[in-house]
Amino acid sequence: MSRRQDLIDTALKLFYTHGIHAVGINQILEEAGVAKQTLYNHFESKDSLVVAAVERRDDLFFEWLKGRVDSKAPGEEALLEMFDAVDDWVNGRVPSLSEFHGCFFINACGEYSDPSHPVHQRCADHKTRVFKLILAQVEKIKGAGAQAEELANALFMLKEGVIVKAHVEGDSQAAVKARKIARSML
Amino acid sequence: MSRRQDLIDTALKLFYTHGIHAVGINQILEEAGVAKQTLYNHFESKDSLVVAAVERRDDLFFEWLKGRVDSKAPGEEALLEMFDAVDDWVNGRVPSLSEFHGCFFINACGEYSDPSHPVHQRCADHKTRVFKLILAQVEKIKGAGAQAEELANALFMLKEGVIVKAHVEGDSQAAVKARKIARSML
DNA sequence: ACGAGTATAGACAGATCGGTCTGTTTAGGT
DNA sequence: ACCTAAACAGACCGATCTGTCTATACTCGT
Repeated sequence: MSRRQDLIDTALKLFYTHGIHAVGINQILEEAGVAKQTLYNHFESKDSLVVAAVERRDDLFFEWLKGRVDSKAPGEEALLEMFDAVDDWVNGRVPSLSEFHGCFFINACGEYSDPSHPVHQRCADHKTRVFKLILAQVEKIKGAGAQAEELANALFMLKEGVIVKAHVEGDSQAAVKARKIARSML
Repeated sequence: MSRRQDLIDTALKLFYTHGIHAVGINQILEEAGVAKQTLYNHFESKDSLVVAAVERRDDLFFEWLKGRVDSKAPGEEALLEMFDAVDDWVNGRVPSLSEFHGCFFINACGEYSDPSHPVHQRCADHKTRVFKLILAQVEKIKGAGAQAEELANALFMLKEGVIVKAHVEGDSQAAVKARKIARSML
């Protein structure tokens, strides 16, 4: 069980850092210190290792974000904490998420554009989970309804924009700017 | 000159559809109907073809977006037109940009995460150009200043969020939702 | 202490990768 | 009609890719 986890963690780190197609199986094996046959005892193909890595990232990231959001009073404080959390992440203050290289799920969808592909589907599910996390907090303020939905969408897209701007443009202040905007929307 | 352009256009289409590392030189040559040596007469390596493809996409996309924005009255109308344009794009109504597969520059940065890499740098430049396009329109309303900058950032990140949400989650309404939010901010 | 299950190293296969080289054919300008 | 430049097809190179196979060693419950 530990070998399997080593493989997933190593693969995730390499995929996130260099992209998925750019990383070969042999590189993962060497870095993880695991024999090739062991990999194929646990996974039937590279593709299924990729899927496992995406699922691992989903867990890691979502639980981290939820932890941060839940650490504050529900509603406005929790939502602003999300932008503080992202600020920490993009500026390399969250070691458990690895050095920042953008959103792994966005990156993965760039390599698996077909929406019916298992990798893409997992990424979609992840984003939907995060959206619902935001929506739940918005509803603490606005109650359920179309207005809450709209605001949650705004905050979600703003957050995605932060990640993109931070990664592509290298803007370390993106999250701070977005937090200010978010506050004026709440 | 036409062969060179054929190669760039074919490479761009394939890179955008499948990702960059997933597409081999031979696939590009076959699709473009060009001999291998011809490619290496025009480009010194695959990498320089990749750079040329990114630059081509920058031209294509920016000129298209600018054309749409400039087609409306400067200021609010122009900014809302941007979201209409993105709505057309993500829903496949802009053939000149190829079938929608997210933002090529975001995708490329997922594969070239190192900010000093020529590919990443071109992507950063592209995003900065788009930001300035937005900023110029915002300044028609607010005048130059910190407030305009903040609003431009909000609209830029919102737009990035639309693209991500549309691609990863397959949300065809993302741009419509964002337009509504943008209108309430203007 | 022994047998089963799992890990190891590493050779191997077949395909594909980026890139080079050769020799032939085509196209255009004078 | 001829010369030059460019594009052609495709063999070839060494490296790397995913995945298989073999044969050996370790680990652990009974």
